[in-house]
Amino acid sequence: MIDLKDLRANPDKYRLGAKNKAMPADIDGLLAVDAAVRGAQTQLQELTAEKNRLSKDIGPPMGLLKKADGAQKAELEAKLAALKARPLEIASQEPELEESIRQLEAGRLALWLKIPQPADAQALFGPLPVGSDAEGNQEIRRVGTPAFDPGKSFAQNKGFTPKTHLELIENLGLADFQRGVKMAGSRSYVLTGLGQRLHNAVLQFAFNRMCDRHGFQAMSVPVLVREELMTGTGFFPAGREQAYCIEESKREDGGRDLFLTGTGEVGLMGFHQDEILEEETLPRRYTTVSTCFRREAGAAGRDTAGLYRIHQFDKVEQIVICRADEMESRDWHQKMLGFVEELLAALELPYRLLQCCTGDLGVKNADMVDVECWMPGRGDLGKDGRPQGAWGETHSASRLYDFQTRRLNLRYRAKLENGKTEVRFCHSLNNTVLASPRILIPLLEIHQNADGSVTVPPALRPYLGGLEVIGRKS
RNA sequence: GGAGAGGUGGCUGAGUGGCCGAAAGCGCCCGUUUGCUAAACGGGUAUACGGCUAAAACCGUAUCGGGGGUUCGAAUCCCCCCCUCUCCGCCA
Repeated sequence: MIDLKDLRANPDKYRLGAKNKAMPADIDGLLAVDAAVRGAQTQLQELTAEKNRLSKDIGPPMGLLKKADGAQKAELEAKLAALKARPLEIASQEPELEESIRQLEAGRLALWLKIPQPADAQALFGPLPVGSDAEGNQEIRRVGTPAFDPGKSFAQNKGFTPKTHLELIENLGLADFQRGVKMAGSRSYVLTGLGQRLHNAVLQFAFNRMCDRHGFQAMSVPVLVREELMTGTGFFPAGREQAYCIEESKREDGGRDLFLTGTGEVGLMGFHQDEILEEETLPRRYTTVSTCFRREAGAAGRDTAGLYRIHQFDKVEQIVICRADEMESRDWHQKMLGFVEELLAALELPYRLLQCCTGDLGVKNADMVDVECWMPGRGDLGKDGRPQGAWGETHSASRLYDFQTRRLNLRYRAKLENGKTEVRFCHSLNNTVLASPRILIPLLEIHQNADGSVTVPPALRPYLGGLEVIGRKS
């Protein structure tokens, strides 16, 4: 949610911001409704103030009336009636004004929630490119591993033609798609045997790393949450179509609808909703591993095979809540991305960094950097009828200023230089640490061997009972 | 599921119709004094929105779990909802 005061002062900033993000935003409509809301509020407040003022004079004669009798009583009653006349008149006018304010405010909120956070001009890696969609994203750098140079083909790197993760999974018995679909419909799967163990291993590895090396607090989160939290974290209203809804309100005993979260970010950020944190307790660094649910609406037909685009997966997520300091916030963005780069190096996966353009940022981000891993079994088919390999998104690091905390009403008490304190909205950031099973795609494809086996990166072996190779009898 | 109790400021806790945005204590901040790793004393210490401002000060409105009602006026009376706790039952 953007700052309305700032919108009033700098409407053009938000007009341009929405235009660059290619999002509809009715700035003029919002400003008009906002002016109407404030006008009506002022009118009501002035009336109420008058009523309150006059009401103070009624108390004393009311006290006298209780003791009075006869002519004195009649006199007091007449006096009180006169005193009450104007307050009564005002009280009769208030409900109508209140109702119109309610309606105006509802209209204002609906428009308000749709105004996107303008993208920063200066992003993590230089100027933030303006573009309408992911096509406009800019590659920052490619990072290989000692064993794999992403500048060369898989065959050049390893001397044989790679299998796709689907082929590897089938040969090695790591997942069962047919039965997954039987039970839960398209885009469903069951990890089996070492597939599930590898999945658990890589999640645990990533989670432990965030806690042990980077000082993040381990958390569990609810994945079934109320609508306010989906709105508060910025996923609604725009992303409503992407979330599964549990329609408890439709039951006979009429509960409240709940939504399955698409990321642990929702629960981690919601933890401090409506709180005022003490400045010395910041930054808050939280990590969780949670199951994520996504409808993938609008993705019909895309990435239908394999583990790439699925309705349910698990993700280790990191979030940071820090002071409202742009430099500190930018610094965390860099650090959080660094944690991922270290992790991918440990997993020996080649990746590249993408500076996302305005059109790819989503409603809440001021800056976003994606990480893509090289997936040899992905992409267009070559002359030999085999996939040529492609980059596939595995991580996304976002910086949000106070857009999210404003909606969550998440603030902190800032100590000012003059000794006073001021309550401010925190800044928030989030980044994937690791999402699986998607990460299994590059993990299997990159580390596959010519004989169809897959070497387990040494970092993961402790989580697999020391297993070094999947699919080769030792 | 049954029975009962309760939700007041950062915390504890008073307050049953106007003098209550709210006593008192604790905590925190500032100052004074005595001095030594602290005590005493004095003062200050919620949030949001709106108005007026260059910005403050200031003024107004709202907020005592949430919503509605009664009233000229509600922390206080009435109704509905939410949440917490205790005991019993049931179950992981």
